[in-house]
Amino acid sequence: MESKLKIYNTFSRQKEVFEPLNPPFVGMYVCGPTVYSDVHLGNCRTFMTFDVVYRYLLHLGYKVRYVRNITDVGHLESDADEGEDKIAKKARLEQIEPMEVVQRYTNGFREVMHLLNTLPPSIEPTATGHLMEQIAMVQKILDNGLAYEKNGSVYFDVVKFTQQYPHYGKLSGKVVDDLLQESRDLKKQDEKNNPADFAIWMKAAPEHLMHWQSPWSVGFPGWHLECSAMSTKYLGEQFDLHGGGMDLQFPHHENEIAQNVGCCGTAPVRYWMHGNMLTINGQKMSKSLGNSVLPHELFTGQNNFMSQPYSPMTVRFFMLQTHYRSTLDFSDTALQAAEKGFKRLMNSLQLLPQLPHASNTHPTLPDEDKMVQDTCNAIYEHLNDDFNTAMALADLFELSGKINALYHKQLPPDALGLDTFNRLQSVFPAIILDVLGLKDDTAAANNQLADGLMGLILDLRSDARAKKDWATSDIIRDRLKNLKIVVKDGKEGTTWAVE
RNA sequence: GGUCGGAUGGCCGAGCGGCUAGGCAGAGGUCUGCAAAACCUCGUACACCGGUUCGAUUCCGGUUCCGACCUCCA
Repeated sequence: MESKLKIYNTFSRQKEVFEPLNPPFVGMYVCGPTVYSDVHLGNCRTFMTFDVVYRYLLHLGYKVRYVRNITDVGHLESDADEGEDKIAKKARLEQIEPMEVVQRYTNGFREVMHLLNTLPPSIEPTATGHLMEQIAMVQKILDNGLAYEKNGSVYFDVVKFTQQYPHYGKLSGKVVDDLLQESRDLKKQDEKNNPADFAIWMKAAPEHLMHWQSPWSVGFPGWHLECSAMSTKYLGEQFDLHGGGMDLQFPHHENEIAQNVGCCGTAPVRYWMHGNMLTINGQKMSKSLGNSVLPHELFTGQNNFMSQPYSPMTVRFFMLQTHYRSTLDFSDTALQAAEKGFKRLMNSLQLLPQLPHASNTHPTLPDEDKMVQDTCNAIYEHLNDDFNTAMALADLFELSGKINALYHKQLPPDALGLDTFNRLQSVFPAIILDVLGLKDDTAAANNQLADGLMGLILDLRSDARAKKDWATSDIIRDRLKNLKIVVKDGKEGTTWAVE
């Protein structure tokens, strides 16, 4: 029977059957990047995780509105709501307009996302483009008595809020009393009634480059606010899915919930999903630790961690081999292994349309037939089990073996019944291309000229081989090898691939 | 210090109360002019100590180590 999609909900700490509020529509919000510097690989992992979520939901037939914001203001450099805005700081350092910073890194971000073959979101709203909505939300929270103004800044009153909404802290597993009794020596907390309170509007210091007029001061919105305002605007006061990296659970997402409840009285999100961190040498890869590798450094091989370049699709495949809720450690050897495995998968994908057609309705090898059917089912069961892409890939490799065996005549063409054969033809590419978002990104892929030239060369070589002219045949093979093209002789003729 | 999570074969990484993960590397075989590719077979791994159980890598308790969050990060 059809199994149902189950999603691990961070809020309840368990897998839950996914039931959208208004099927077939699904609202999905993912916290996007703060565009003050290049995206690093850890960011990419999160966005790739939710790209697969998005793709799978589409594959299942849902009409998904996928909103992923661009944070271009409000994200402060240091703790205690006191540091400089990250974008403003970058602008000051580089002596350019803040919006130039934003544009530059937004462009870079989109380029990397494109290389990694992630689908663009349905809406990609910016914080600066939604000042009105954010100011309105601040006002509403003030009206509801859950925030207070001090010297032109507005702070969310966590103490008061927790009295009305006992779930504060649940998402991130915090005990409210601990938060309230935070004894750490934070600088300049005097404006806040309580250290746990957080800014939703901040008065701009005179030297601040980014500021807007508001009822309270010329200033800028708090970091958490834009997600609340924009998710509400585009997905409604309550929506289905919200994703982000684990490190956003607290304080970002916890405060997002607080703002929504404080504004609209409703917990905004039905299913909270959090991707785990990427590590390198066992440590979290993060901008602040200075151990991050930029995507293009990985793609070009120009970095201190890897011995060779890795293509965007190799990286994508590598990441999908690990479940999104596990940490993933980046290493050179692991990537090398992934690169080979990925090529294997791509090779089968390429052979699939060339398989001899089975015209028989019934399989001559029922066990093989059943295995293919079972594995196709397993793919969906595994993806339905909280998007277990690692297991789905294992299933795909099982099918890959059958495809190769059929192609190389190690299984007879009529081994599978027609239904099974057709199912294999549709499921295998659909999962790889549509759901996992993988594609052959070698230089020769989809290059008609290369195909034509190689066809010519391999025909000449076949003639030589037919005449047992091994010298000519081997020269062709060796010269191609120097060009990193591998020639594979099989019973069905010769194929080639870029190394 | 508080909270939470993890420790799997040579490497990476799934998973589960008893039955094959998968990829990479390695061994043997089939095929092949040779090579490559492909296919078949193989290693019997689950940090340590107790407990529950007919049976635990999987559940419970403890120990050690590692990591994350608590403060900007996806």
